[in-house]
Amino acid sequence: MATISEVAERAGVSTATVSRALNGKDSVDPALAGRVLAAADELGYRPNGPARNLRKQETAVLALIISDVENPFFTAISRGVEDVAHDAGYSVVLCNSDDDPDKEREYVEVALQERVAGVLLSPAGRGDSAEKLRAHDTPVVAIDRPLPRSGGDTVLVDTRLAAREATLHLAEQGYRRLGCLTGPEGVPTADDRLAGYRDGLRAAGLDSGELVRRSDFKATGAAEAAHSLLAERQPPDAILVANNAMAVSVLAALDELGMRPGRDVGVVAFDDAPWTVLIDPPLSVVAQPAYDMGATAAQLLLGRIGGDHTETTVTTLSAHLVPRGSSRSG
Amino acid sequence: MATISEVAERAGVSTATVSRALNGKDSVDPALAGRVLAAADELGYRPNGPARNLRKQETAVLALIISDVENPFFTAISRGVEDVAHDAGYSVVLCNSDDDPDKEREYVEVALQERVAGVLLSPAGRGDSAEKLRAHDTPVVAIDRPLPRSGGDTVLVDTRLAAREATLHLAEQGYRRLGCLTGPEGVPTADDRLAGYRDGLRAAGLDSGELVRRSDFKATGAAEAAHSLLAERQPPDAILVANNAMAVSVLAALDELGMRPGRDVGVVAFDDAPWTVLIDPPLSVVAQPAYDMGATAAQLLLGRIGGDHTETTVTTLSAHLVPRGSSRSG
DNA sequence: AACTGCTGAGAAAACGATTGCTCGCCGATG
DNA sequence: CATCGGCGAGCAATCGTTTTCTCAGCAGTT
Repeated sequence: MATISEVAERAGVSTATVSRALNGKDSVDPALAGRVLAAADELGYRPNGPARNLRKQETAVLALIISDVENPFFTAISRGVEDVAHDAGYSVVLCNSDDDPDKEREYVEVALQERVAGVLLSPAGRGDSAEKLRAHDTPVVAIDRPLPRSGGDTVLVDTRLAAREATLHLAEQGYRRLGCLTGPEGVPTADDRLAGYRDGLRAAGLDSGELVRRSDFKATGAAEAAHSLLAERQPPDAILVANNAMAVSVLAALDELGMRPGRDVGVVAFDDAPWTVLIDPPLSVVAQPAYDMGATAAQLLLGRIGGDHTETTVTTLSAHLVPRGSSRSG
Repeated sequence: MATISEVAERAGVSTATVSRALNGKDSVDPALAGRVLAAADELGYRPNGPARNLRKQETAVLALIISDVENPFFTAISRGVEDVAHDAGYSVVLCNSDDDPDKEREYVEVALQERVAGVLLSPAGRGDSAEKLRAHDTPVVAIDRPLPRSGGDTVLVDTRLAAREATLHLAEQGYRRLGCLTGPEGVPTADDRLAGYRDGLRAAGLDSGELVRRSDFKATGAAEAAHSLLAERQPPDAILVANNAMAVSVLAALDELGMRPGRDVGVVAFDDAPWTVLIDPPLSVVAQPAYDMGATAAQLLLGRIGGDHTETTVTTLSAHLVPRGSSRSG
């Protein structure tokens, strides 16, 4: 692969001039610039990224640390991130933390080491990843979940409010024993949705005892939790499910037990998906603006990278309830 | 951020010794090595990635160029890639080409410029991206789709055979007018599935005329195509759908027309998903080993990066038909 | 004609690591 | 006692850019 000196030699100028010409910097004699461009073209010259990064002390790379790309919610986020990053000439490295604080830490180390321009982080636990990043002057934007300590830029969904709303909706539809299936303790979204569920119960004047189960945010763990919930002596007549993957397990469990969503057990789940309207009855959901979250967070991060030193912000996008058949007892 | 010279100074040794000690190279006096490690630790030293990359003339980064992470099939692939890359100490940059050859080309340029160690490519069209990469000695592994020209390493699914099998299955179930909804012309998987469909028709001794529609591989475009297909003067009594996103549109279209999958129109779709068993009747699918494809391809690529110069290989994983209710007329 | 500004290009110094080469020092051998 | 061999550490070159500094040359002013 051709280097800048080869281009310089071929164009009969110095490397400095080549660099300037290629970067459209300063004023370079148009004739020379033309020669340079031509020479670069003929040699198929591509500047060496690492060299440039070393010299400029910056890279055009963002790290995106999420729990799992296979979760459609994070998939949409990552698409949003990638789109705006790409438009700005940045690349995105994808990191699956699996909600494991150790893996998260490890990825943060890599990000630091590679001197990425910024990090989009969906924090797994109460770790201090974000602080370590900021300690090294790497801009961070938290996404979907707030940072444990300290306030960095954050893009959230008012998930607690949405959970409350969904719970109230179930109550309004006549369900009385409302259960909740949420994610692991310590994961903010899981806890917030649970809190919102409790808000809703209180607002509706209901008290279900503790019809609550936790599992990982995945389908496998949720299956067991769903069965356990439905096997209560006094089982719930409606369930708020904290994400899409778990909803699949809940619906499967109901099916196995010969129970029909809506009629027998009301169901509202977080995260919309194309298939939710295909099932009978269609699944009521809390739709989250995942793509926009990714895009917004990326924009924010690029702003910080660009030297924006204004106060850190917390952007809260709103989720909205999409009531469908699975939460209508009629 | 501390540099190697600061560590060297603090430990009272040369940078060379620090480098060797930190990389566990050669023989360094254990006492010195201890001092170095301690110094590095106290300073929170992380080697500067770009500098190291420049010097070593290599990076620990793979580029993954796929059409769209929001497609669950590619999501699973990317997860497979990321897992094995991570285990090997590599990072993955994610690139969505949207099946646009220009965008693909652009990403290839970036990959070249950043001197990534290798590229996993799901080629969009009949472009020459792979050749350009190989011309610059960047290892490439094609994934899901063969390379237009030239044979580089490739990881495929025997999609044509699977389509044939699915078609025969529909025929066996008693359907007679088999239609096919596939992807854009020129996308190998789309063409292969169509070819497999035709193979199946021939093998079954059926001739449906041309009950074929093409659309992009997305839900929106597929909706129109599905309606058009079902509005034929003599509409199909079964449809082979070439991917998951399009299947959603087909099922939605059937629902709108008051037709029941299986009973009125048999349906088999490519790509399994958690929700396919939740609908009534459950959706028959051709399940593809997407995660394994990603993992396999990444392993292959890492092998090439490691200097494996043996003949290029074509790995064909097999998809398997999962017959469910949507293809039983009974 | 001498001096001042100004423009534009080249020389060379970074950036921060890795690594080939050199060299000092040690004990061992002839 | 002189030399040799080997070990371990440092010096300095190197990777390919960008960018500061310097300087040559030219035009304009007095």
